[in-house]
Amino acid sequence: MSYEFQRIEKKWQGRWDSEHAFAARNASDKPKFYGLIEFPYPSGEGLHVGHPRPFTAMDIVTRKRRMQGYNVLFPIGFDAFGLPTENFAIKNKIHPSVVTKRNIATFTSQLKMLGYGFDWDRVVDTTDHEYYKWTQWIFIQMFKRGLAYKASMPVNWCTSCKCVLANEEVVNGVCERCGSEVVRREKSQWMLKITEYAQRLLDDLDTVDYVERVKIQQKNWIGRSTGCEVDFATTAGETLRVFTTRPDTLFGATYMVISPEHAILKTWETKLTNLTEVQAYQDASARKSDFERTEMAKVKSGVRLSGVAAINPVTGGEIPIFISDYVLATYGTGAIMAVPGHDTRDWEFAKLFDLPIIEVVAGGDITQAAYTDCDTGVMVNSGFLNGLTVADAKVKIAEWLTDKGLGTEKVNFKLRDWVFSRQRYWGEPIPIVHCEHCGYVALPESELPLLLPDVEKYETTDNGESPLAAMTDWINTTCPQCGAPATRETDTMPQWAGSSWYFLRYTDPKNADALASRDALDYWTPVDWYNGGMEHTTLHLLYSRFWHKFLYDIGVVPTSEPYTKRTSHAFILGEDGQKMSKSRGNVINPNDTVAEYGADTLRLYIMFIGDFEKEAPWSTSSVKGCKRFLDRVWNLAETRIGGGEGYSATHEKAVNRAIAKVSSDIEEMKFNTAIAALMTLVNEFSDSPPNRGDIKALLTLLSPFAPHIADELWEIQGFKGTASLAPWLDFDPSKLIDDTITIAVQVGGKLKGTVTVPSDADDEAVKAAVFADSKVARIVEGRELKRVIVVPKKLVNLILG
RNA sequence: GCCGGUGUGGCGGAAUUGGCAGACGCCCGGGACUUAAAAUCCCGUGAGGGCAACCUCGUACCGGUUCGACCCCGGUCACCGGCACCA
Repeated sequence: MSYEFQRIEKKWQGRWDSEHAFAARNASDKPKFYGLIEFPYPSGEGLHVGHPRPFTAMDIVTRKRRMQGYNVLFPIGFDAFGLPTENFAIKNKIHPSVVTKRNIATFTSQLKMLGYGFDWDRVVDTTDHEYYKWTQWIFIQMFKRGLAYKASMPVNWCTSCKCVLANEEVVNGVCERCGSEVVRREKSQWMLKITEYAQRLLDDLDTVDYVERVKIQQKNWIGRSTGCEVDFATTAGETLRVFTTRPDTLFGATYMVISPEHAILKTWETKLTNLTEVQAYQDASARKSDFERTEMAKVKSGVRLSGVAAINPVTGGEIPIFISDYVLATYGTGAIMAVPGHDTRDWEFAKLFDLPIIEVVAGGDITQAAYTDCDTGVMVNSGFLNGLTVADAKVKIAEWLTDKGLGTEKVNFKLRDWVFSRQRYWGEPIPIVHCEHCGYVALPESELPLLLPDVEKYETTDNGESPLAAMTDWINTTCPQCGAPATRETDTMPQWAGSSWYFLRYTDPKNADALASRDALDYWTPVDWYNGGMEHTTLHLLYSRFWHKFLYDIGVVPTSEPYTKRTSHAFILGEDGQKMSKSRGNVINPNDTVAEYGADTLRLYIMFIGDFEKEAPWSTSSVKGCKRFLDRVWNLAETRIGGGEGYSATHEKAVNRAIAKVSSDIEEMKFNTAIAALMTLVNEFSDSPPNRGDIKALLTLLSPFAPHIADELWEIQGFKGTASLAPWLDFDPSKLIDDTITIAVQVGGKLKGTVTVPSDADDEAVKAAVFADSKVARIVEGRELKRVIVVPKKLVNLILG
């Protein structure tokens, strides 16, 4: 019999809603648990089948915590600023806020349709001015402390979106959103000084419980390297400073390379005898997009500076200087000492320009390739470093450089400051005005929120200015400091702004005086468990850690890390094993699955599909298996079973085993095996009818996974309260032990059969049972028994001669 | 190139971390019920061989350690994700 999921699911969703069944309390005697999912971007397409995987996972975890007696905060909100909405608005001539409201309504009904135990009283919307008031407030605090600054710099410019992108938004040289070409363009931008937090963002990874691959990815992204800055004298008079992680190889530095953007080139204009050639190379580099620069990476190019040379500080020899775009202006000092013997790139370049290659660490064959993996090598051709190991040479040369005033030890990071301006309409206005006398001035906090004005057109202007730039009456204002005429900043913030602190707002979402009260923050933060996608590891996750540390530094939040624990899910693929996409036509709409099988089935299937951390293809026929399982549960409990609420003697062990398995599997996010354990239990119940207590246990364990059917059957059975809020179960370890156990019997490591012995049998008794077995007797007969290995409760291995 | 991960039946995936490989589910085959079908229930289902009890092989590939290896070690291949001239 198929159960009436439509009626049941609607009934319970209505009841949970009207009773605010899962609302969190800001004060409670219970221990708190704050479970968080990444709030969705409310796109026009509605909920994607990718959403329910992490949502259901955390719903299961938080439902279990609630049943375990925690005061649980499991909130939901919408990250609603952003390009797709704006593009839709432009195309359809509808205000983005209208589009956003509509999309949020769709998402809300879909999320409710799936039965999530969110606290619907705490919904946050990043485009609500009561919310973005505080996003702006945080920006002003950063500005006041010098962490937000304006800089003219080459930025990534999307030719289609007509918009500046953060480095993180450029993927393989194209725009992450639209796939169009990204070129480099000089522009004045608001920047956030995330680099000032680089070391702390790295160090504090040791204090949090993140899955290892997230930590590794963040570490790589931050990219700390230690080395020295070394000053090279030049024949022109100026010194040229380089950064190197291999100061030990200084004797092997046979030339230098500076980036085409290096400032010293301007100084040397009169001294260069091949200035036109140099400038031609500079121009060519400037015109290249990042994509072209990386595409051409395989082939080195460059120009030797004529008329100027550098002096190697240890050898005293003159070495040539080149410009080449394989040296980046934005890392280190924008200049390097080239050691072709021990650096692959330098080796290639030296071969191309026929430059000397000197071996300074013995062990490789530098005529064939650069010898880079040489930590164990010994220094040669290196004067006072000869005979030292690489490690010792690094120490000695650093001392020598410091002593001579030629260099210092230095740490560099790959992490760059965060480009925080977008030339777009649908984002938080940056609350800054520009005054001719005072420069950039922050709005007084009393003037927040700075509302996004209504404009006629949402398109970026042709010269790449925000649509706000056309609003002269909005732009023109007075300086809050001196009262002189001033103009507003017309750029808006990137989408990452609102999502960098939303989890704080959930603790106190309606507070008008602060982003959240200190009491609420003290009580709820840090987030105990945050699950999200790997794709946010180097963007959202790092940004929000940065903002949180800043807020901690200015005394707003009580902890320096926002999230205690971070786990990550993988995507669900289409039935064809490919990534789901509209163009492939393999997208599964959760609405369809819910309509046909019900929300409980969808939840169950999505968790049963496979390892939570691995991608798994959708399978419509497997969905049916989960529906069948729920039908069988229904059939077991659709009429009230009489009797007491203890477990039956028949099922006592099975029930205890299921409690143990489901409890631990949820903690480890092994939802697939937890569900398998529930299926096994139901199979046993089908073989031999369960009593009232057995059913109660089943419904309790099922409740986090399939809450609607669990609550309905709970009510039919007349148990107290609801399954959703029933106490979680403990198991009795003594009930997990069987009276007899099956021991595997191996001969020479190969399985030959099994014997059954009492579970408390000692080794001798087990051996006796093995030798009493007729089959074993037959095999062993007439052969010498050399050794018997007994693994308690597992197996016996007989080694024959 | 560098960093991380994965490789197990026809399919999704299990395996208490060195101890009975394939739990659970899907698909498929057979049977019951039905006028029939669907649904449901029962049986079977890694491959090969044998009438049978049973035997042999089997966790990407090659080798090693071990009484015993999906698991540990060395090497190879394939796929996925991230970074990508970061000096």
